[in-house]
Amino acid sequence: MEQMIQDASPIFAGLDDRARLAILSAARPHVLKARDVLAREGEPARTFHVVQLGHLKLSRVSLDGNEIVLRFVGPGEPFGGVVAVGDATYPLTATAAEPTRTLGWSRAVLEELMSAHPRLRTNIVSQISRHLSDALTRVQEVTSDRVEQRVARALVRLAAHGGVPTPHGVDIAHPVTRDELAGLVGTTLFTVSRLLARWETDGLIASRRRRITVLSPDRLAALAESPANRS
Amino acid sequence: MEQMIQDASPIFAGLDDRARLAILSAARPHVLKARDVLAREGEPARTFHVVQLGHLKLSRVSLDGNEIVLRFVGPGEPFGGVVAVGDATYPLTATAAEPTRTLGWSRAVLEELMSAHPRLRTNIVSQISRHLSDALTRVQEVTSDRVEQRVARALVRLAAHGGVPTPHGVDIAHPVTRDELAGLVGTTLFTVSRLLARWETDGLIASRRRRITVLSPDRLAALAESPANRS
DNA sequence: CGTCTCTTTGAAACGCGTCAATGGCTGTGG
DNA sequence: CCACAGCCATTGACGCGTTTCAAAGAGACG
Repeated sequence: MEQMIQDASPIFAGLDDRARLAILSAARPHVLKARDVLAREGEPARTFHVVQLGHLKLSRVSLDGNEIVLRFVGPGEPFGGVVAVGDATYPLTATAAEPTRTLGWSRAVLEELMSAHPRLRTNIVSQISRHLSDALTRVQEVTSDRVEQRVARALVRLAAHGGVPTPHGVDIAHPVTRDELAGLVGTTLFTVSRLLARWETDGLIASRRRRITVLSPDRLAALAESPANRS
Repeated sequence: MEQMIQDASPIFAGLDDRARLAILSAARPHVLKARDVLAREGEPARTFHVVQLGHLKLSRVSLDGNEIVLRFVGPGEPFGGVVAVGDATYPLTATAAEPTRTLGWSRAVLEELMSAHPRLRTNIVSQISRHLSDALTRVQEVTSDRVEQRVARALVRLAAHGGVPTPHGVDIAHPVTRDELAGLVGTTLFTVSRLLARWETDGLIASRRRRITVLSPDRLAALAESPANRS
């Protein structure tokens, strides 16, 4: 049953069951507690991972301690595609946002698997390319949108990407602090706190400590496109 | 002689002369006037290019007309690596910053060449991966550095990457407007103009219309690391 | 039950965008 | 060859969104 999760991974697109099985059986599982670091930016990239359970937070930390969050990686999603490229080091740091399990392939094993299943290489490279495009979009948004729009958009995306539907709205699947949300859009935790407070009184979202539920994705999406007419 | 330029291209790393010749002879030249558009963001990616002469400006334009510049591509450098990945569309727009010549390979031809010379594929993918890493750095810088630092860093990079040494300093190799510089670091042409004016009186740079010479890369680099102590 | 992490809220300062108006190159056409 | 028309650059004043700093409250975990 649990295997279903990995079968849905973009990494396995276009591969038949036999290939998937061969690839999966070559993996070594990794178990992480919340806040465990799976890989550190700049470190030699040795292992390619696919998340089985839980979430990884991908981030970069600058010298002055400022952390920017790039994205969260959930079940079925890969991390460490650079291993396939032959590049030497991870471009960012991966931390478990909650208790997390991954499947890992060493560089040598992965190389062998990619030779046997060329489509696997294609899929991984394709992911890298998509993330490049995403990063470009991020640069564009950070430089041309206001903080309010960016926070709204971040929430919409977090809800859409791995959100858990509930009777009232969509729960964001993993714990997120105000601070992380700030790092995700390039602002401070104070500004995020103020925005969320306002949106909560307006009924757009509900939030508990480290948990956020999006009640009205539509109205949030509207905010993401044009700043609020301050009421 | 001119072939030397392409021989130095990262695309040809690890390929012998025979392979290079085979690849080069399959190319079709493209000639662009200043401001000609080679490829548009979102357009189906059909052709992979290597610049022979001149410079391409890679940018994205948002709906409201705001342009962000990602980088400039000079002689020997590739554009359109996504063609190798099989992705459908260009992630950004390429415009000739000045009269420019490129060599182009169609998707089909490139696919064939990459099969014959696997190292070619590796090289292209490796470039994509490097650009991803660069883009992540950009995201980080835009969200945590001040405008002054970013402009200074942009100048240092433009000078280092394809700058032309002169008796007094380093000329930036291609025409850059204040507006483009603004798009490169995510600010307005006004702020850029003010900063350049100040740096010019301080003797850090010299500038003519659309041309900038970096006189003191060191002092600029210092500004990039910590904001100026306003004098 | 205490400690640590996460969150809230206020007040003040400031960087930078925005708007407006002017001035200087450049190359194109009469 | 000169003059006009664009394009590019400069400079000032103003306002606003955000950051910064400070202080205190609330939830979670051992």
